Amino acid sequence: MSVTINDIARAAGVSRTTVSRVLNDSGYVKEETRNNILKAIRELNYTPSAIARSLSTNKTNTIGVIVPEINNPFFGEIIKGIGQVADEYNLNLILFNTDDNRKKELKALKLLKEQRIQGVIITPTYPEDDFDSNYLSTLENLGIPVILIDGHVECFNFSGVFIDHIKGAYDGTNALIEAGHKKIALITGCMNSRPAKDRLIGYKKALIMNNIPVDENYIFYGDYKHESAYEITKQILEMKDKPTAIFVMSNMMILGCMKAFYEENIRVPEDMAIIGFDKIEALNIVGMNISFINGPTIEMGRIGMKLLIDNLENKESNKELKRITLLPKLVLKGSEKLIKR
Amino acid sequence: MSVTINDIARAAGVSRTTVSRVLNDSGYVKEETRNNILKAIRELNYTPSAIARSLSTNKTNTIGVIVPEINNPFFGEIIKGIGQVADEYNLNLILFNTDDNRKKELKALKLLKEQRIQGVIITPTYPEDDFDSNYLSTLENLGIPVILIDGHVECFNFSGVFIDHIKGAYDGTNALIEAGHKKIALITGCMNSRPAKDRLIGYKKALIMNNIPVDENYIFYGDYKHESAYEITKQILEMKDKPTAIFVMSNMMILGCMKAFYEENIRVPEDMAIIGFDKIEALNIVGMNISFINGPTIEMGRIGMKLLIDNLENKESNKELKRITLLPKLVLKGSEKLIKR
DNA sequence: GTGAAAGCGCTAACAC
DNA sequence: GTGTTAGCGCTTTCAC
Repeated sequence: MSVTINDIARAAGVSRTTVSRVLNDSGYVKEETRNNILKAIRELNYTPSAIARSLSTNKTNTIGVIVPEINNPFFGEIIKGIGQVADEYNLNLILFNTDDNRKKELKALKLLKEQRIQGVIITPTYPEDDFDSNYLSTLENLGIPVILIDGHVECFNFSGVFIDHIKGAYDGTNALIEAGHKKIALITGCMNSRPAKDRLIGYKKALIMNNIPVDENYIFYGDYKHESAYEITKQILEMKDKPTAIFVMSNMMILGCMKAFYEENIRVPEDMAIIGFDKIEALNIVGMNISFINGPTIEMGRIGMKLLIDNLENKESNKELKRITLLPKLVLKGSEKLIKR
Repeated sequence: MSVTINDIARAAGVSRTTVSRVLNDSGYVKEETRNNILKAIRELNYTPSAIARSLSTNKTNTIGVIVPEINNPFFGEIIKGIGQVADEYNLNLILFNTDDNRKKELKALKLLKEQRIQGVIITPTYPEDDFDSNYLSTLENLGIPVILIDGHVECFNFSGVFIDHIKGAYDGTNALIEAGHKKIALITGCMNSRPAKDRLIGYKKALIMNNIPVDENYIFYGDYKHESAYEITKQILEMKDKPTAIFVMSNMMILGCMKAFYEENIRVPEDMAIIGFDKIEALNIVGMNISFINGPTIEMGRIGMKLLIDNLENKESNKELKRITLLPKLVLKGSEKLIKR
């Protein structure tokens, strides 16, 4: 079918060993021979088969990437970061999008293992229930290096890049407090997920450190989706003892809040201050004064990929766990306006 | 290193052929033998090597996907659509993100060819200059089925899914005209790209059909980026004979316009109507009344993937070009407000 | 400097 | 029903 190394060898009048040598720049080859071979390669439009090479060398130079929501730029940026580093090291990326579906995640892992990839970078989706041991054991029995990126998974057995969600939520809530707010509502993400749990801790911590009692009436349980945030926000706006600020646990949910605000003609932050987790590029560019706490997404991808490469290069020696925690940045937009009164 | 088909054969006391038979469900195997083999597979935690299989069958069940901007949800959704169909057919996706860089695109094609993928789906970036024959010949000499998705490439030799940009721009402009607007500015995308050219045609056509002279002073040349749109919009807002509406050629550029509007306290569409190409999910959810013309992104991905599968299945017979053109949808938000006066 | 030969893990005739 | 054998396209000793 397609042209092989043997065709080149024949065309150049050498053995395939020699062709292999010039392909891989290994061992000495006479200048003239090399030129003949290169000429044949050009003329026959030959491209070596990575498949055959992989089988022979037992290395695929391919890594697997699993994300829950490819159309969310948050993950798009993570992949972008991963891709940048992969490009430097000439690694290929096999991508799986799971639509937040654990079943698909497991299928992806299986397919990746068949592909004999060198390692997996995964941003796990949140579990349907708290108990998720089946998934974890699959991950552990994979026999392939696994790097977690900011996962929702409660597990300390894997290396990975994480965000300090406690600190992030603390900083965000604190900024509202410093601006004079005392009645600060919280809209959580799906409480099965680690980030949501941590952010709740950070929120409470900030209140407590500032001697503001935690009022359960101000804590609303969402699910990371904008629809729930919209409903909750409308609810909030009808409270008798309305909060003056809202802390929201995800970028999608900010949109839900904004929608409710927009409908009710609430100005941000004059009528209601808001801080959310993860930026929304669009609102940002447009210039809306939405403050946010932002994990460095592209950087997370880059670091994750570097962790994996480290792991691959240091064969047996350097396999110990490396968990890197990044501090999210608090970005105050029109911060003077965060002031309550 | 890892466990192979031979290990299973030995453990089950059969030949590897028989193991292969149960793996692929081909040929008859005695129930008892089959069970022994399955047991061995389970106990040894065996996963067959797709690499070896690929080499042997000359099929990789992998397709390449090349996009220019993975962190743009527009492409994220295309990939999502591709992935949905790929999942149904158990195909793997090797992904390359090119950052709008033709060099990287070419490198990606080379690497994909090495991987002996079955086909490529590519959303080409726009060319740096009009003459782009080198790129096209690379694509043609690839020897692998290529499917274009809404590319910026001026080429009719490839199958693909496309948007009727002329019709889209015509409809959008027309909607503004029907709302009473006569002075309609246009902010173009990069004019090297096919969509920009087509959209310009559609815009002009709508004006002409309505007996509105095309005024070159109202045509501004952008580059798809929000920064340029911002500058241009500020310029527009200072014109003596200001337009009453703006037609914008990309979602990113809408953001630039909105930013300028926001700064100048221009209300949409009361002070200035705007219609853009491609939706912005965020603004949409928030409920801003930004009308847009929208190609069905996920659907494009799905159709592109199906085209490719068609192509792969119908060996030599059905290889003729299939170019599917989808009509973009005009989505009028708060359409009554589009009315000029 | 170059080639012969074995082998990577699997599939696919073909034989029994 | 099951095994033998010959590859798939490459790399890698080990000779020469």
